[in-house]
Amino acid sequence: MNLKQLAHMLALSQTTVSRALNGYPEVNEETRRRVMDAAKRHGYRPNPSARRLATGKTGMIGYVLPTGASVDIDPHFVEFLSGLGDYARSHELDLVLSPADADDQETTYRRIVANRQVDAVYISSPTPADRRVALVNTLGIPFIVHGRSEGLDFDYPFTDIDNEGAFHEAARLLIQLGHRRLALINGDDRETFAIHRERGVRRALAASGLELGERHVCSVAMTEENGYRATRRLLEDGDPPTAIACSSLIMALGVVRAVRDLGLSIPGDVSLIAHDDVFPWLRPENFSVPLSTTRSSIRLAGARIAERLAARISGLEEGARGEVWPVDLVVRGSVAGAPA
Amino acid sequence: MNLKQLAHMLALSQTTVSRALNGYPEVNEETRRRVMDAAKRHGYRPNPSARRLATGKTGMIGYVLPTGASVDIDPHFVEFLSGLGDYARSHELDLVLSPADADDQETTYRRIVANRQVDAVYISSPTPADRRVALVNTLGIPFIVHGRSEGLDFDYPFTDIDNEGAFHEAARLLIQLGHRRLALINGDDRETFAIHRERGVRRALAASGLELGERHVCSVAMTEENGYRATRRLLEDGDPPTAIACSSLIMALGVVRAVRDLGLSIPGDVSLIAHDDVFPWLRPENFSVPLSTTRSSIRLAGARIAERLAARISGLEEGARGEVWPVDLVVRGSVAGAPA
DNA sequence: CAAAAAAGCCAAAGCGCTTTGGAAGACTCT
DNA sequence: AGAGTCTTCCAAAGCGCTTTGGCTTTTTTG
Repeated sequence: MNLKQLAHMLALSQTTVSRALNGYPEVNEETRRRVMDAAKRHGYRPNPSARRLATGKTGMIGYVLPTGASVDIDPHFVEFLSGLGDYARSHELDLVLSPADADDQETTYRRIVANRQVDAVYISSPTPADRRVALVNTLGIPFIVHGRSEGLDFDYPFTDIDNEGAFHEAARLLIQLGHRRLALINGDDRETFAIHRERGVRRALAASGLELGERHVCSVAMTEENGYRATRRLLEDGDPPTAIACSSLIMALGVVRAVRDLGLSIPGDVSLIAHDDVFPWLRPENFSVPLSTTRSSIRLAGARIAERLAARISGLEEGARGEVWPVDLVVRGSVAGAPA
Repeated sequence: MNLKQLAHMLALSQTTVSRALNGYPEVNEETRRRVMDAAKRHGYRPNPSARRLATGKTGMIGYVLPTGASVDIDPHFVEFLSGLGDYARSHELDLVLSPADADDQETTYRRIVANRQVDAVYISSPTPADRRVALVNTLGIPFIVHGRSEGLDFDYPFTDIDNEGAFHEAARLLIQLGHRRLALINGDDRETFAIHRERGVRRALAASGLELGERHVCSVAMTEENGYRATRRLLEDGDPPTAIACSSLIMALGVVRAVRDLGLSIPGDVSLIAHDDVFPWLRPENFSVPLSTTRSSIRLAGARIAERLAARISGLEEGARGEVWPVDLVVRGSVAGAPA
């Protein structure tokens, strides 16, 4: 059932039927009702390919997925996706993932924009002066950045959490508890979020005349194993920290294992605070010692970004507003006063 | 730069240019070369929307993503995606995720097929007599099932791993080590994979005249917390098992925590084997006691399914061949002889 | 060497929608 | 009543590609 048939059946022109269906004003309300009714009754759905060709609108949002044998997609991604999908569903938006060589995403961005394959894109895990953001900005497709870049010479719309504030608070708490030697087990410090977190910790330390020792900060891919290794290195060192801030729950698993392997305890020998993106399958309160966390649902962020993308597509949102969400600090059993 | 312009520039008809580009035989080889060359030089890329409208081919594969506030997308999904993306990239295939109400996926399947939004779809986590498989089969769109359904009255193409064989082997090993009371902490037993795993364990037990006690099998969502709870329940029971088979590494984290909380040890008091889908961020050899696993890379499965989908789209693969991959049993420190 | 076959190309008709530029009729004013 | 203004609808022109059917020109064949 296509427009032509429907129009013929109603003894109307395609123009009128199309307009009635798309809510244009120049059509009699009763006619519109008739059309709507017939469309529903016959299950008419406009062919998206045709509509795309005519309008350029696709009803899809895009994401360039970096791939490659040595590239691991972050497990955070799936939670983010849950949120995004949740919103997208209610608006009949689909998401298209365009796999790209991790070292050459530019080609793919250019392709999806040139081909008008999607109405908008989002960018995640931005780095300082992120080239993708610059590219997408000049290409002129609506977009939202999940996270922030820094050092770009233009503004852009983003939704981020207050990573600096979160880790500042976490560090401040530890300092108040008497800790003097903090360590930070961070994610890849080429990404802005990690830079912000380190900044937060440093700022809290500086406020008390303390520093983050050079060997007390490390930046690695967020796996259990890396958490373990980093912790061993920190604690077997000459000047071990009494408190650790950690950028992910998954790494925290490794931290806990390392502490135990060394015959130490949490929080007796070392306090621990980790960032929690709120995975349904791994919860900080269920660690052997319930974990204190800085908490922010990445799923909610996904939904919010879908919402903003939809708004930009339909022209409801414009400009370059960045929004920064506060992060909860949730204190549980894994922090205590510094050992004597 | 569109076809018309390119044709005009070459003083050829659109027909000829189109045919030259798409490899049709009725065009002189030298002409073809000229066209190809000019196309490349001017960066001509056919507009996909137009091509879609004319041919019905989209260059995309589809996946219906169940969403909803209470629906968690499996973290396995992201690993699968890595593999899929890896292959798709090299073939300029995009993946479109269509979010759907988890309780009504049928509407979405019908929509993407009726609208010809994708060239093929894949289905994951099938259940026995899976309605999605039946639906997609009658709708007549090319598809591959990741996993298997059972009890359908037609054949269909799938790629699955030998879940029954894997858990049969695992259980057999435990039995050989003298264990008599095995327990199975399984995934949701509405899904075929879980059913197959249970079947494998039961078959191994039966071969030695043993049984899987009713209270020694549980089927839950694969979270850390559920692994913990199940283990506590099992071990605090009157008739505790001496060995546990577990359907996921994430649950195994909970198992390990529970065993420790009870003051017991692995493998001294209880042996443990878990299934490992090969996540880069959580590896069985890095558990406090290195974990024995049944191992199968879900990422490889993703790549394989992309490959088969591509083959079906281009007509290279037909029929309903199902393939079943063997699973490795990797023995590490978490298994030992049954306690006296 | 003429007839038949093959090769190489083209014009034009879709694919199914949106949108431009009117046109016909109904209403409002003076 | 005639001029102007809405309201409501339509015919037709795209959007950029593929593909059908046919027309030349060249090659093959008996």
